[in-house]
Amino acid sequence: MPELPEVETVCRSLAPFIVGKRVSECLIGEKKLIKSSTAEEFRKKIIGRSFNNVQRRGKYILLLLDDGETLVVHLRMTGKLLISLKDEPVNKHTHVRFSFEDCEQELRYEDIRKFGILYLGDEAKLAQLKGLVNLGYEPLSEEFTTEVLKEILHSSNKKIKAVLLDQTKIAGIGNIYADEILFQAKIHPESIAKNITDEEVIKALHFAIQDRLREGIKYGGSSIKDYVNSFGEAGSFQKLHKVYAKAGERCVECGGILDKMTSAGRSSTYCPNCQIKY
DNA sequence: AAAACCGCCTGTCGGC
DNA sequence: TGCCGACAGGCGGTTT
Repeated sequence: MPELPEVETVCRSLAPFIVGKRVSECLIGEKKLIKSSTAEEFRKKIIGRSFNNVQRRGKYILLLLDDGETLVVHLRMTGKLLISLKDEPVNKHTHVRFSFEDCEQELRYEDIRKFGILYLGDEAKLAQLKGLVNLGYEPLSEEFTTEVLKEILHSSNKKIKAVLLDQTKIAGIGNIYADEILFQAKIHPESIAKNITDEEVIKALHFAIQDRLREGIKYGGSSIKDYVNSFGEAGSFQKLHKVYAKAGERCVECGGILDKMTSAGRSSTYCPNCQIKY
């Protein structure tokens, strides 16, 4: 499900609730989701800790604790972090529950497909979480300049779609935003990254990356099937999608028919007329 | 080096 | 209505 804008929206909705709360109990129904230790060790470690801060890195949610350790959550495809009343009935996809001192609400981790992960540890422990430590540039940070993007493109023989999805180069872009970004930048998904050398095209791609991600955040993310923020509210950016899941429909720019192909192992929808192959 | 493929899971949708 | 395969916001591992 969630890409950078959705994860950012979850973090923003979660932070005002969770910061300052102290964990009084942690019930783990699906032990395999805990990747840093056994479920019982995880439970013992988290009870008594309180949350100091909420951060996002790529698609990872970082919940900073008062002892210097961090609870890392990755939602993968169908994970959700939900603030629920304690007496709200759980469902069969509720796998982890955190309750807090003096609080009638609890935090639940739900996940239909159970691909998500929860990981608890200090700095040294987090260094073992390869997906997290190997993340590339934050696309909305100051460090991610047009020059940086130019260098990323120049040094890659891969297709541009694969490069955008490569979390070790740029962190947080997934299949929806990759398609929307490439449409906005008028670049064909199978273009070879290093062939994109025109300064104006690189500039357009850099703008499209930041613009689509920022708009995604502005509209609370894209809710295709499962995605909701921690209050259970859907986003609305899916209404503004121009290509994702729209194969066979008309291009909003040229009126041609949008095409679909498998590229870099993922489905890609694009306009064969507007998007140029480099 | 890159890409294809598979596995991890469950649910949904379209075709027959 | 039911069965069956294809496919889905991710990602890590293996094979080609």
